[in-house]
Amino acid sequence: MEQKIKNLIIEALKNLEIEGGDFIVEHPADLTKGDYSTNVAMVFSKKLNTNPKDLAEKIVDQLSRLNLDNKIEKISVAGPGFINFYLSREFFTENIKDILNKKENFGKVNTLNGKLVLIEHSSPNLFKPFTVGHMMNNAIGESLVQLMKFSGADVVTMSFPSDISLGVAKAIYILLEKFGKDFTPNDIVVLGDAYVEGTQRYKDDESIHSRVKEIADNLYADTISPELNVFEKCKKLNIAYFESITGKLGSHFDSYIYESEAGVVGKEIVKKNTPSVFTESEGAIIYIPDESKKNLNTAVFINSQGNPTYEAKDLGLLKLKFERVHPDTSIFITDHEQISHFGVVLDAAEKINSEWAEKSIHVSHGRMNFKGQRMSSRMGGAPLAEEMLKTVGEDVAERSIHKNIDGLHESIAIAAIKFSILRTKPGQNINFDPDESLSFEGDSGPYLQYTHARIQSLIEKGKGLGMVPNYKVQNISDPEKILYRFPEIVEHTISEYAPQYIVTYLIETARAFNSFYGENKIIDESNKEVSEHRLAIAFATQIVLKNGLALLGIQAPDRM
RNA sequence: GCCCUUGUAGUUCAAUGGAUAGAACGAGGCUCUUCUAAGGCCUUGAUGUAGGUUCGAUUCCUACCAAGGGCACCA
Repeated sequence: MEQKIKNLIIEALKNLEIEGGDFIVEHPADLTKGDYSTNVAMVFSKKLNTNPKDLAEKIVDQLSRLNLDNKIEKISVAGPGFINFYLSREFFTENIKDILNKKENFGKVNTLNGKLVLIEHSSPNLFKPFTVGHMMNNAIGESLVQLMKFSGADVVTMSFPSDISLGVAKAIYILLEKFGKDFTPNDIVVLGDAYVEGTQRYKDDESIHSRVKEIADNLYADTISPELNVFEKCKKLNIAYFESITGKLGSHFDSYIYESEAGVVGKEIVKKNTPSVFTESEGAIIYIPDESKKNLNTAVFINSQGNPTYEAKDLGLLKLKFERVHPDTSIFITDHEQISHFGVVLDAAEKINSEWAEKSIHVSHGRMNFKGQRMSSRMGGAPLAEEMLKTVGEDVAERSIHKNIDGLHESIAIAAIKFSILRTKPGQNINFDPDESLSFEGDSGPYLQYTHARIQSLIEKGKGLGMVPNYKVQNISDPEKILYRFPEIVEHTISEYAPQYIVTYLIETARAFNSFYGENKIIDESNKEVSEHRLAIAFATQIVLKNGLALLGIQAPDRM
């Protein structure tokens, strides 16, 4: 439609013998100002030295002589010289029918048909619990997974757990000391405690340093030993825990690459490309970016002890990703503290295999700052994801009038949390106060779910009265003016990797429907025709809400 | 010191260079003997400072102020 209007304008300009210059066609912010709007008259008025309003009138005059199709109802000039287009009954009729027809497929854009997209997200530290920080990463990652699928891409999901580190060696030391070599862990909390205790002990007691180092070496080298045995069991438990919690959040991972694997590969790459790409310096191997790249800094890839740093590990990860999956696009999600780190890694990667850098996309997110006192981690850091789900779930249960069937309460809690993460621009920090900012009212996940459930109730009531959604009456309602925009919102969201646009759009959609609901009786038993028409609008709204929520990784319950 | 982000109502967030800067929470007032009141309707209130580019700036540029983050062997 947008293109159609553009073409009409170009034709009108041609008739006025005006050429060149850019103008845009967009949706006006206000629904009363039409469905599409263009700034063409303002752009050209200076050049032609005329009043923008007069020029707009001339263009409208030309447009009205053209062969407009029946999708455009009227064209008018408003404000400082905007030309507003109002779409017709025919357009909206066709559109609602299209939505009802396509159902769960409405909004699919096919812009990435045939492409293979790899998405790495929610990467955990084994031995450390899954915190709300990970939930933030997960919410964005999972949303991108759904968006990419919706755009026609084949998606492979991956997580990159950090498995071996000095910290882990410290934890293993504690576990061996406390429980002996036959220790079999069955609770993730024990591991987290050992991690904390190990860190403290290592700080306080220098006499254990050599033993901890030995443990680390044995783990890295895969040497058969009590520590390797305990470690393997812990790793297995950690992955099970990780999959259980991310599963609750709606995520599935096709594969893992462990930090230890990536380290080995990364070290090889760096060595192979020294001195062509990397430089030896003070016993370490470093990368010095080009002078012109001011925002990049020198980084150590292999330290003076000969071990790969995170930089080398990420380089190894890149190689493994592209060798194993061969993606057309590789997306990875981290918090924004790692922006400059990846700037350097990708700059170096480009010189080794340009594909790695060109096809990689780094999506970053902010951090959650906690204000409230209600939840706090025993480790002094961020609260645990499970704790958050539990607390919020209790709040939901308290106010819910429905029983907790099929995980309803949990799905509402997840909606509230994910919504508050995804509503902001990516990269923004989120100030999170569970008591205040986690809302079930107003702009919130539950508000969207509630609107969906409310429509379900309408549809069921209609069914009982023998009414089915059937679109035919003449006035154009506000929800209709918004519903048809869903596919273009999806496209925009995908091109920017910013789920936030979906959030804003869904809120607008739900609000338009709820106002419509407040002003009109949807089901009027005395007037079947009007009822069925309104049911059609309700049903179309429900479809858009459901599809949109799915793109946010949020369930759309039928009842709440 | 250098580099990157970010400064919008009391608070939390919006706004592909456009029209009267939108919401939500909070506060106040209405609204269920009629479809789910986690709803709807009304009132209240904001672009850090100073310049510049532009027909038009929250958006782009410069400086300053403020907050957060990153800058060689942590991840």
